[in-house]
Amino acid sequence: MSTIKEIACRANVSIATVSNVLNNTAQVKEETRVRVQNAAKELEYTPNIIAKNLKNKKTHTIGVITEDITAFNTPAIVDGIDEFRDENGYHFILSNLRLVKHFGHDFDHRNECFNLVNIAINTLLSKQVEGIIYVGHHYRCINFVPAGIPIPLVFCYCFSNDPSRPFVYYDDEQAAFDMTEYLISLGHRKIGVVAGPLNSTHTLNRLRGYEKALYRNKMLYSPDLIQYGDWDEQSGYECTASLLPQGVTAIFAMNDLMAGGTMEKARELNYSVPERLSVAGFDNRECSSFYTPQLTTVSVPFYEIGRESVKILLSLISNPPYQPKTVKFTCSIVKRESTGICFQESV
Amino acid sequence: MSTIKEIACRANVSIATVSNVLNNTAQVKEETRVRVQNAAKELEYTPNIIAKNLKNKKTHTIGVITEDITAFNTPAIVDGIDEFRDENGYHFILSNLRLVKHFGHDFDHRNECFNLVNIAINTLLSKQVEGIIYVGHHYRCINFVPAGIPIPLVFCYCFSNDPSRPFVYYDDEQAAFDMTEYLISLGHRKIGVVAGPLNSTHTLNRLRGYEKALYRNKMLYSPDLIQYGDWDEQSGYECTASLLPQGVTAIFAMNDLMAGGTMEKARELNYSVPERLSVAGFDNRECSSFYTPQLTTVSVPFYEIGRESVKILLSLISNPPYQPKTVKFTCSIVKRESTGICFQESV
DNA sequence: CTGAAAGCGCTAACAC
DNA sequence: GTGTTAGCGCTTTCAG
Repeated sequence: MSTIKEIACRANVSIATVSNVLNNTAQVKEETRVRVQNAAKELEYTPNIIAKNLKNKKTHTIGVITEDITAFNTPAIVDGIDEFRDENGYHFILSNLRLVKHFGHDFDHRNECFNLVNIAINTLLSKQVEGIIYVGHHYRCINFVPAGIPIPLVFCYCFSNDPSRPFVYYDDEQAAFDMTEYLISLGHRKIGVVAGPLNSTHTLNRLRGYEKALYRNKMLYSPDLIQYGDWDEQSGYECTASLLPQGVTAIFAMNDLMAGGTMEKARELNYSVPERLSVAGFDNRECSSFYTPQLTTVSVPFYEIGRESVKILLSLISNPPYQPKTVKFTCSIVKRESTGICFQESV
Repeated sequence: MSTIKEIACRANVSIATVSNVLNNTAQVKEETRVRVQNAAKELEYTPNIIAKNLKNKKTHTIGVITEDITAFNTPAIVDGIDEFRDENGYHFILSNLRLVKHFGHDFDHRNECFNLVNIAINTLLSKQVEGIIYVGHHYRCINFVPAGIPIPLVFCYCFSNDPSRPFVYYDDEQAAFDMTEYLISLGHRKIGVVAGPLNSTHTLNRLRGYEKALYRNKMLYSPDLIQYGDWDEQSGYECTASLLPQGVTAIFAMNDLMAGGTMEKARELNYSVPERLSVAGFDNRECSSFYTPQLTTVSVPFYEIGRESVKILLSLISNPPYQPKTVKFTCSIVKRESTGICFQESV
């Protein structure tokens, strides 16, 4: 790796002139400019960003902490972050906590989390990042991020117990409301729900959306129609077993995996979908379009959530003080084959 | 952000002593050591890795170029890379080319690719990485990586037209051979193939494995039993339409998505799976375990491929000259419900 | 238009 | 044990 010093030597100029040529920071006589550029080319000069950053006391770099890069939502979020930071001339450093690998799926409320995050943040600070985005594995309150971080921090797909921290998320309640209203608009009057576990913020918010849609349409709410699974296909299958005998004509599963379980149970019991049973999922995971019939589901704008997070972060970086700013995205309903008009009287 | 200078000031020592205390690089009197440590704590000192790296002329950092972080294979590979580099005290910088976003799925052989990769590599070199891993979106020869990169470079899930570059991949041929033999062991004598496109290395290698398995078992090879799709579910569906009338009792689809199409067509034509038709896929994508019946498929060790890539890279970094080293992983067959014993005479 | 020199935060000889 | 100093590669006054 050659340096500007070597270029200066070869071109018979001072290092200041080399710097000026390379960065276009001052008028340089055409002839010397060419001489410097040639020397640089001949020496295959690559600038040393490290040195540049040290001198400038500025890295134009943000840190991105992901709880788990293999989570289904995270790559798309990172992609959105990546695009926007690129468009704005920023660099980024990824710090992947691998929380699931470390602690399994029940990784919250743990001291180890605090330690891991603490190390990640300190490393990022050491690398002189100018801001941090914390990307959650799922939407919930993060309470193990240390306070007093001296640079802006935006929570993405999660939020903080510190209300001054901005966060970007999507409207679970609205999405569930929309999906429920859609099912109602198809004529369904008895809509079962395969929910996630009750300790999940997703579950709570989606449930609320479901309830509001019923209320808005003057439909009675029966708690028996809510069955709680654990996000896995098998649990969708089991929940559906208790739902079908109750005479539901539609089932709203809170993720696509459980919706798969619902469809399997329906198939097993000869409830044809969507003729006799409409099924809707959530997340628009890749598999949802490969189910038979293709699954109606909720599409979450991961990519946009990522983009917006950097957007806020960069504005915070260039424009403190840190006013909290929260952005909520709206999901869209992806209508496919698994939902249809209700032809039966509900029992 | 405080510096060692400020600590030195507050603790009434020289910066050298501070450095020595902080890095444990020399004997320091207990009393001064404590004084320095307290000062550091009080000032919330965070070391500046940038400055450290500049001085040390060493970053302990590798660069990871991904063609597309949202590709289904990439997050797991990155996870493997991340774990191993962490275990060995290295840092990493991710450079995501977003090739699919930029150019669509037909992104090979393009000058733009060369430019993009060139920029990515130069940026990584600017950041003084000590080695680079190039993670492919799918397995093939990468011919747009510039030559003459002055640091080690390992190809991961792909290989280079430059034979001196080490690469890590998995044995497509063996996997297809194993799967075919498995189907044969179940009694199948007429095994259709839903292949990928012919210009794909994956297709060619898997086809070869299939052919070898037939040969080894003294079974005739009929080209009519190979139908070429494009990796999408729909194409699996269509290929299967031409396969079933030929009396196949098993179909080996070269990815899980097309296998989904196969199962759909089978369902449509009342070929029950696996009783009347065995179906196998490839990739062990998440969805494969949610199909009904659950799909027998090939599991690719992405995580291990990632780990091995860094392993090679780090050994190259600490131990030049750069002997090429190539590692091939073996896949495993995941036996699920979609394959079973053949009860019929093949037509 | 060009060059000399200071200094970013840190490490590592080398003195004392 | 502790301090002084040079210097990593670069930018940026400030003189000339």
